[in-house]
Amino acid sequence: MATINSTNYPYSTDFIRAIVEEDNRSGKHDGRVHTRFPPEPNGYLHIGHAKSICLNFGVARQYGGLCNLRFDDTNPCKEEDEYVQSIIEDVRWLGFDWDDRLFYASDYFEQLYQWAVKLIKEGKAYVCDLTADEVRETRGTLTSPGTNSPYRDRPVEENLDLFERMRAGEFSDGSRTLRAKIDMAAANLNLRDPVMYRILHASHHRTGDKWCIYPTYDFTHGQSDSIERITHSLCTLEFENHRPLYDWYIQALGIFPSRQIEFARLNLTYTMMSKRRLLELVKEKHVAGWDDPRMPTICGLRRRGYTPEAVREFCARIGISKVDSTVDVALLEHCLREDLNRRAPRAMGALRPLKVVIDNYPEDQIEELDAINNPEDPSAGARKVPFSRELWIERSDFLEDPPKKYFRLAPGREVRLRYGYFITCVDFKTDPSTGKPVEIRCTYDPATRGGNAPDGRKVKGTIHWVSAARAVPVEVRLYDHLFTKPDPGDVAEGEDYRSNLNPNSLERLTDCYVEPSLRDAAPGERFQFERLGYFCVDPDSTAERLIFNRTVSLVDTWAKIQKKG
RNA sequence: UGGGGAAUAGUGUAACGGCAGCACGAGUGACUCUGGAUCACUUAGUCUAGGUUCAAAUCCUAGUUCCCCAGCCA
Repeated sequence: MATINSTNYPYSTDFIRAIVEEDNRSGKHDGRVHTRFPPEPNGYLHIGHAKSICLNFGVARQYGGLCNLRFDDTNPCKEEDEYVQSIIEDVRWLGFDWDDRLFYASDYFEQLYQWAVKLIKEGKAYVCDLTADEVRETRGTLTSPGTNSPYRDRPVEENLDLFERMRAGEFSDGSRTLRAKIDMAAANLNLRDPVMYRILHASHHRTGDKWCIYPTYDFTHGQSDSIERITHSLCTLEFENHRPLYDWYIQALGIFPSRQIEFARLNLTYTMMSKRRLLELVKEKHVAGWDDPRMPTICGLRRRGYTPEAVREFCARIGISKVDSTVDVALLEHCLREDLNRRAPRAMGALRPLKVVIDNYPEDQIEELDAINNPEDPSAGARKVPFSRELWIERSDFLEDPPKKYFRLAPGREVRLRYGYFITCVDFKTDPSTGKPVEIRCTYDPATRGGNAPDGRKVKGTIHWVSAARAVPVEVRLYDHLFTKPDPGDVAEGEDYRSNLNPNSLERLTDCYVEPSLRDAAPGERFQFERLGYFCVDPDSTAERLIFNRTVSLVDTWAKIQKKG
């Protein structure tokens, strides 16, 4: 049952691929596989959409089929071209392509209108003068049937005339609708004479003011799939109840039947995924924007430093099923580290710098030492890093009174400076007001140049460093989960997800130093800062001042040891 | 109290009447010029109760729990 997915790892086939394979075997569509990704352009794409994108484009690719990009733009009040553009950019960034098959449901408005007329003529649709409130009242409840609209049995000619005049703009918003004549007593509420058209005197992002009546999503989606001859229409679980309605329209119209298959949407721990709430986070300025690196949006992940490969690998690993589930965000981070470990060049930087002076190193000397760019990738080559008498190291790499198992610098201790020398701490100065160390005095062993001792002696610790003489001052932004709880919606009575916002999700460090090889790094470039994590250059950077986002930290075994006490 | 779905280690996902497996997480150890990476080992599961069968996660019956649906949103 193993198949090869887009990233060439074997995974077992999910239930949707099993259906596609069965259809191919039986010759249902002569082996043709055609899917589509159908976003509404009313917001930015997030990691949940990535799951759907990878599924739809992935299935098509895997079985030699096609996948369309189609905007389901049936609600002019919420949709904007800005969203269209961002969605196009994000799907491309994820690595998928739709050739010339970029469609819009609004392309089908005229056809949809003609189909509505056809249903009216066949007595299967009617113009209803009930208000929205009245429709609600007559719909019944979950347990009791609805009642027929008094306009249900309007003569065909009258319906035709009224519908035409709806289109012509003779009536005000909400004054009438076109409804399908199905069954007001149906147990499935979607079948209780659902609205097909509503009057909306609103400009549409593509059709402008051409229309003042708009088809509902339910009267559009299935037919759009049909027009595009989609074989497998993949969507999320909440549309399962709508499938009978789509099938009703398809059958009444006698058009190509796409098969809809529903799967569970993605939930992630410590993450909010609903578009509405993401919009709130942006509007209420809990984050800096849709592309804030803490957002689960595709543009947020991109700015954070995620790679499309990591996102695709994640989507391949979580699988597809119908079970409501919440994936551990640690899996996403694992996929990220796995990818970045392979490809990110290494560099050194001190985020919380502490001065080290090497007493026996010549005052004005600067040496160029050899450093490997990526131990996982020999083709990445090597670089020179300058070494001098004064250095910056990480504040956490020195402890005046080290606990057991602490391998780093401490009074009298010898450690290795990565690719540099062995140094021994001989003294340190503290800030009299805080008692914290501000300067470490060391001696170095000239024989250990490059990091090896000719006498074969070992040191337990290796720490990173930057030459103070050549350091580039930069800003670094550290990120943590946006929410403090695995389930952000887990709140006390009267509170909402906002009370679970993590006040420490962003930490800005403005006095960091990195090695000079990073001076000309471009926005979007990714690096591993040794022993610290993966970082990428933020687009807010200027020629004078680089800003790095921490994409994800390295696995920190020492932190775990400390935590256990 | 209606209809539609779903229940497998902490999490996600396989097994489609024939040895419950994989991944993440967690833990232990090895190795290491990143306390990174890598490697080895360990941990831990079929919602419940009956039934059919040589054999049940899988089939049957009854129950339990969870999710979705009462927009002129998608």
